[in-house]
Formats: sequence, C-alpha cells, structure tokens
Amino acid sequence: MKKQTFVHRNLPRLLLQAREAVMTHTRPSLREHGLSDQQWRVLRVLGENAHFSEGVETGRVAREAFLLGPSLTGVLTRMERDGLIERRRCPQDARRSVVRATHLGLDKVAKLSEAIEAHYAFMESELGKQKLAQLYQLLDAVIQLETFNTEQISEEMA
Amino acid sequence: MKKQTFVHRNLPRLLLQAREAVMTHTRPSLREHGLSDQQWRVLRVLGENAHFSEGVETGRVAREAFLLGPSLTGVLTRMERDGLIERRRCPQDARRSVVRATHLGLDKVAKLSEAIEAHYAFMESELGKQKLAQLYQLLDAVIQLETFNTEQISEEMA
DNA sequence: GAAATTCATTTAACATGTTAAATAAATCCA
DNA sequence: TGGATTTATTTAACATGTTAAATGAATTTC
Repeated sequence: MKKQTFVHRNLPRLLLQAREAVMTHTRPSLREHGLSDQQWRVLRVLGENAHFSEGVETGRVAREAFLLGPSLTGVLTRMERDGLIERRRCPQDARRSVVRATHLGLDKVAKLSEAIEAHYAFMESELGKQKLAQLYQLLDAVIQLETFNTEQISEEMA
Repeated sequence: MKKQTFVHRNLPRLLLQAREAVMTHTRPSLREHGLSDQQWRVLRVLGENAHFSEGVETGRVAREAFLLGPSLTGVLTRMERDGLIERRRCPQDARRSVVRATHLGLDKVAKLSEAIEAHYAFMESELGKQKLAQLYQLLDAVIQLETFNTEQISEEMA
C-alpha cells in the first residue's frame, strides 16, 4: 500500500487556470469594445433573451450571468452610464426591475459573438470536437455532483 | 447544412460554475478557520514550500497561488495582521521579500489539508478515479493550447 | 384590511481583481 | 564610477466579489 498524499491536482486552481487561459484569447476583443468580463456576460444574457421585448428581470440576469446581486447592481449602473443598457422598474411587480440592451449594446453583442465563435472553431480544430464535448460532459458531472450534494445538506439543516 | 450558432457551451462560464461548485464544499471549512479563498491558496503554497526555511519569495507565492502582485500585497498585509504569516525583506536581494507561515498558519494548513483530502476522496468515489484523471488531462490540454498560442502571439509582437 | 411576513433589490463595509504609474533596489554599460 | 536600464514590489484608482443589513414592495395571516 503506497502512501499517496496530494496525488490529486488541485482542481479549483486548475479550473481557474483553464478559465483564465480561455479568457486570455477573448479578453482583448472585449477590451477593444470597452467591456469588462462581467459586462460582456450581462450583454450576452440580454442578447440570448432578446425575445423578452419588455426587458429581462435582473434576477434572471444575475443567475444566467453568474453574478451576485450586489455585484450586478454596480455593473448595471456603469453599463447604463456607458449607454449599453436601459433599466426600468417592472410594471407588474415594482420590487423587480428589468433591463434591455440599447442599440449600442446589441451591436457589441453581434460583433463579439463572431469573435467568440471563431475562438470556439479554433479550439475545436486544435483539441478535437470529441474532447471538447467530453470536457463539457465532465464539467457538467462535477457541477451536478457538488450542487446536488449541497442541496441535500441544506435540506438537512432545515 | 444546418445553421448551428451557439451549439457550444460557454466554456468560461462552465469552468467558473464548476469551480464554484467544488469550492462550495471546501469553503465552509475555510471560513471556520477564518480564511478567505485567497488566504488559503497562499497558506497552501507556503505549506508546499516549507523546505525553504528562509521563507518563500512573494513572486513565487503569487505565481503558485495564482494571484496578481497588487492583490497579493493586500492579502499578505491582512494575513500578517491576523498572525498567519511573517514577512521579511530578502537579505540577498532587497527588492524581493520572503514570506513564512507562522505556527498558527501551518496548523491551519495541516487541519484543512485533511478536509480537502476527504473531499477529493468523495469526488473520486462519486465520479470515478478515471473520469477525474480524464478531467485533469483535458484541463491541462486547454491550458496548454491557449497558453502556448498566446506566447506565440507575444513573440510575434516582439 | 392592517400588521406580520416574504421577496427583490440596493446600500454599506470590507476584500480582492485589474491596470497603470510610482518606488526602490539591483544590474548594465560606457 | 555613475547614469541608464531592468527587475520586484507597492501605491493608486477604479471595478468587482462577498456578506450582512436596510429598503421597499408584494403577500400572507388573522
């Protein structure tokens, strides 16, 4: 029986590193358009939910852009200042507020989506379509595993 | 020919999500010991390099803990305030500074390492050793791919 | 139907991320 | 040797992350 402490690879660090590596490619394009990582995430969500002509609820934006409420507040304030989005109170429920991308914002989504697509094409060609799919699958499994377990813990505490 | 825009999975977001999912498990243990994510990363690096009895150069800490210089400055200041580490100027090269974990710091490393190990064991049992190894491999591939390509770009600009 | 409760978002306080500029020490080099 | 250059870290300014508390608006409950 071999004693094997620290045979594993520090998964959180590896995930962080991988994310940074990928972003290293797309970030310059974002910056050319004057966008932070988070602003791009918000714009992308707004682009994906453009069928909500009234605007998207900020709660939904937070969830899909993977931002916490308080962070989102600041991000949206600056995006409004920069003319990327517009905010309104939700008429049906005045607690909520809804967001819409301006022409400027939607224009940036369109242009940047191309660059992002090109990057995915690059990754597919270099890494292979299967490996990329495999990676997605494994990441999903990790997320499911941990998330599911956490919910159980929450229920235990309730 | 099917038009397939956005067939991919938003890799950066997925990596971020996976990282959060994993940290959701370990974070409570860190907080019990009054540590932030970053402070734990620093302590872990100091633990791994404990053979440098003089202390570890902050440059090395930054690299291995995946922190930028300016962030590290603040983190170390607060860790020193909290009695987790000690800092000294490097005698050989007064530009550098070296860091060492205190007894308190090393104690936390030892205790938390156990919890982390247990979590890896959990992941291995749930996900399978092979899948975990496969994930490491794929993440390495992504990192290599992107990092290598970036370096080439830098060389082109030089 | 008004007080209590719940829900969505914001404010506040502090830690960290990020870029550029400043500092300060070592090295280069004429 | 001494000024120019390089290297390591810090400071500064602003954006974001994180938790708890506050605000303000629906909903529930009696």
